[in-house]
Amino acid sequence: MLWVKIARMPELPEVETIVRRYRRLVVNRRIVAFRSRWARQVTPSVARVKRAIVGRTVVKLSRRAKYIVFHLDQNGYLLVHLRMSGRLEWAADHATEPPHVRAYWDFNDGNRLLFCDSRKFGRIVHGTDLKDLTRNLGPEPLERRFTADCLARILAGRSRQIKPLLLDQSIIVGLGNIYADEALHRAGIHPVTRADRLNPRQIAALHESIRYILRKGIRHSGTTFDWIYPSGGMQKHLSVYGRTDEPCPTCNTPIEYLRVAQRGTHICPRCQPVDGVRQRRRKAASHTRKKRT
DNA sequence: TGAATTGTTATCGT
DNA sequence: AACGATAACAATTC
Repeated sequence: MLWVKIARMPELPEVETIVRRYRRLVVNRRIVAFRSRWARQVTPSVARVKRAIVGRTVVKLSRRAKYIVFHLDQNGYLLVHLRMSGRLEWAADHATEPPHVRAYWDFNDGNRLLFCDSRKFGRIVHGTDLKDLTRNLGPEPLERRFTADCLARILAGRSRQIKPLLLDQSIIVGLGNIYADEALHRAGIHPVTRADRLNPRQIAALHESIRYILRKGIRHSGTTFDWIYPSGGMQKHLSVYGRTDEPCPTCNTPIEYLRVAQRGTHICPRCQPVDGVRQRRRKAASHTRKKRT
């Protein structure tokens, strides 16, 4: 089902939702045990992470890009990246376990935080220097200081297609395939447009769209990522993602599916023309098109 | 069976 | 050198 498909790709709004949900559960709790059943996902090593975090208290839970960041009272930070299929679960009862548990943390209040990940793409990383751990990450699009001018500077002199640029976490963080498609649709920009060919009006629209769509995602608790606990509602508000052949909410033109830089991509061909110029006189254009075919 | 998914890394070309 | 494009890769599901 589409619903389940959508459920598997936490981007910024989903990670933010998770952080907000788990903050009150783990902050001020002491980690009394850590166990990994998939050593390859733990950096620098299971033994070293165990040594660094067991006995430590979580003093803060935050988000950086798509990472969940555990701030420890000593020994730095623990970062969890869910990648595609990762999930966190919270259990007081350790007898019944959800599927695909790859790692877990036991806290001093008797509760257990479980990291479930059917595809084993997720990562658990410990380090003492948060700056260093996140050195390859670009700016946070929802921070106040991320202005349209910042976006303009990022795009200036870049000849890459705008969509893969938006997905590049070293350029700007938080966007994945869903929200990149949605932001570009809202901004009326075709995903293959060269970044340095966007005019100031388009850059302003893209800046507004990125922030609008990410905030909307957070407001709806993300696009549903957990079909057992269906909290997220953003999937009901998507304009193009996963809606191939369905009518564009803006102009009713069928949504098209194409491949951009190896990624499945959804666009409205009328709202997002390749040349960047929106067509006017919608009815007339529609009439002409029908006549031609 | 192959396509799809994310983000990092390597590699090659300009 | 810096940038960009591309592919491989991790693993699994349908």
